[in-house]
Amino acid sequence: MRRTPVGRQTRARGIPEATVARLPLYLRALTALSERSVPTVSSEELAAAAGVNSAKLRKDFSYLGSYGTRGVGYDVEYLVYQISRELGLTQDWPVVIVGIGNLGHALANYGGFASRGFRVAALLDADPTVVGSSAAGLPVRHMDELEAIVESQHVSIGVITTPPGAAQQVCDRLVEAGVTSILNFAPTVLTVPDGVDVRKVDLSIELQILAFHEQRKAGEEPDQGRSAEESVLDRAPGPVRAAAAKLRRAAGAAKDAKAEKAESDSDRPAVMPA
Amino acid sequence: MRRTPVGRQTRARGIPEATVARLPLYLRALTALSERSVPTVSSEELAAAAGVNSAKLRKDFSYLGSYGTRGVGYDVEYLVYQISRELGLTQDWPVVIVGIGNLGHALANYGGFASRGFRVAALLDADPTVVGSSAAGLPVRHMDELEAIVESQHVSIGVITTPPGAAQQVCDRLVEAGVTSILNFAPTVLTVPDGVDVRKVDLSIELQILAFHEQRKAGEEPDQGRSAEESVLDRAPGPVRAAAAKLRRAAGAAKDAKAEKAESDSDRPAVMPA
DNA sequence: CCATCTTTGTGCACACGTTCACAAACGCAT
DNA sequence: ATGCGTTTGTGAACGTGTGCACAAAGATGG
Repeated sequence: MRRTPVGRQTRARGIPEATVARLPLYLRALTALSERSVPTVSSEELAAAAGVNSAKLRKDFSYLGSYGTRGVGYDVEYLVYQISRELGLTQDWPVVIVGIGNLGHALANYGGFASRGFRVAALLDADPTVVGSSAAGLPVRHMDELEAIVESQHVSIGVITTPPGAAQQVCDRLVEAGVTSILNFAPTVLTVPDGVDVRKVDLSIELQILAFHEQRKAGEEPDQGRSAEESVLDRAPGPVRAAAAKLRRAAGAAKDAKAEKAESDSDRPAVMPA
Repeated sequence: MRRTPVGRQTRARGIPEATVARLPLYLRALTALSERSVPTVSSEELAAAAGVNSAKLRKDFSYLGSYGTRGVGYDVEYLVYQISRELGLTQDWPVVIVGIGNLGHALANYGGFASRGFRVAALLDADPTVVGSSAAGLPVRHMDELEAIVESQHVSIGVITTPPGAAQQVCDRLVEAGVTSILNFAPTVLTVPDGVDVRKVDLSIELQILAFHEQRKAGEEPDQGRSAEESVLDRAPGPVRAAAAKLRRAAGAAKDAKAEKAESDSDRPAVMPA
């Protein structure tokens, strides 16, 4: 009696990615309820606690099976277990953290890991001045030990918190050693072989998205930004644009764009990213 | 000549959210090219550098306007500027970080902020033992100064790196003081009034998603997990389930689920989240 | 000026995700 | 047992995102 694809969905076991991404949210809300010894919860209540729509929550749960009771709601403890199992949190996941700078330190100390079945198997760094020290009660060990640790402790998840320059190299070593899931905090695009999962967390990207919306909110009135010339050019799909593009290139890229901008936008600070 | 909605899309200026989320990726790849003084780049090359599909990239750019030249590609410097402007990075964004623990420290030192127009206006904490210290060359100031700082420096973006218990309270104060965009690292669902944006970064959620896929990869052979009873019940939509649900509740929630599990799953470690 | 080669910009079809709205299922009281 | 109020589970409509594939636009060489 195998739990093989049932044909309902194309993908095996077919839980949508969007649903998987929300399961941890539900789990957190549920464990909070569990700690308060709440026996059952309705989709409406739980959805509110998790910050989502109740219909979405019910549909999400429907992919896992029918764990609710109509007219009553969901059994909190039972649901906690089902979601934990679905996410694979009923087993122990040893994790290595590579790159023990500020962020690596923070992650090593982060309580949310241990409480959800993730165990920090080792902290690794290449810098000899860091290797002796300890963080969160664990010694920082040298990169040379990576392969041995991954193998002996059966580590399948690696966290990269190195500077961007070292990330790909560290990634390669992790994969080579047998790690098949990587959480990347370095602002780099990692390339990995098939079968290896990479998720990235980029702190500055989130801020940039916020800035976009913030600008949208604030920038409805002032005519800041584009000069008259540009506001015409930007959207003009005609042959006019071709000439402009030619001009831009002909004038010698780098300096041109910035200089051109300094003229038209001199009314507000032009903080260009490095 | 205002840059008002052109009617093409429902939303004003209509840049899809998915596109906005990718713009920082493109920007990073482009700045790297810019530093190497590469004058132009094709959608294919840039897409590879950013780790996306080239058609998607071209469609993304098409929302910003027609900045490419057919047969040639995109002018790197010009595109850097256009994306920066679209994201609002051509202006200065003062940011406050609240909660200077490990993570707050890491963020204060994070280079990716300053290089993209984000300026740390202040570090704040409620703990008197932390308030005196300094991080990344900035003094840690007391929460009491929050309102004054936000107002005097025109801070519109706040970063919350407090323990979960304090997050909502801090959030309320930030919003009250005038902050309209919040980046939340605390594992809590924040409720804010309309007009305020919240984005959350949850370190443990990403790991849980990885664990899910990892389990999927590893768990194709062993019949671990569900007991025979459950593998029938989980998917059974019939009237059988009703009786089972009744049993679960009747037997007294909490202990039951775990005990039931301890029997059937005793073959592998059952690390339940707290 | 024409032919050819390259690369963009986008129409179109499809996949995925979200939301609505309601029938079926359940508990409970009578 | 029957009826009533509640809540789940899901079909169906809709919106958003993705990727193909190709015409149009420009560069380049003769």
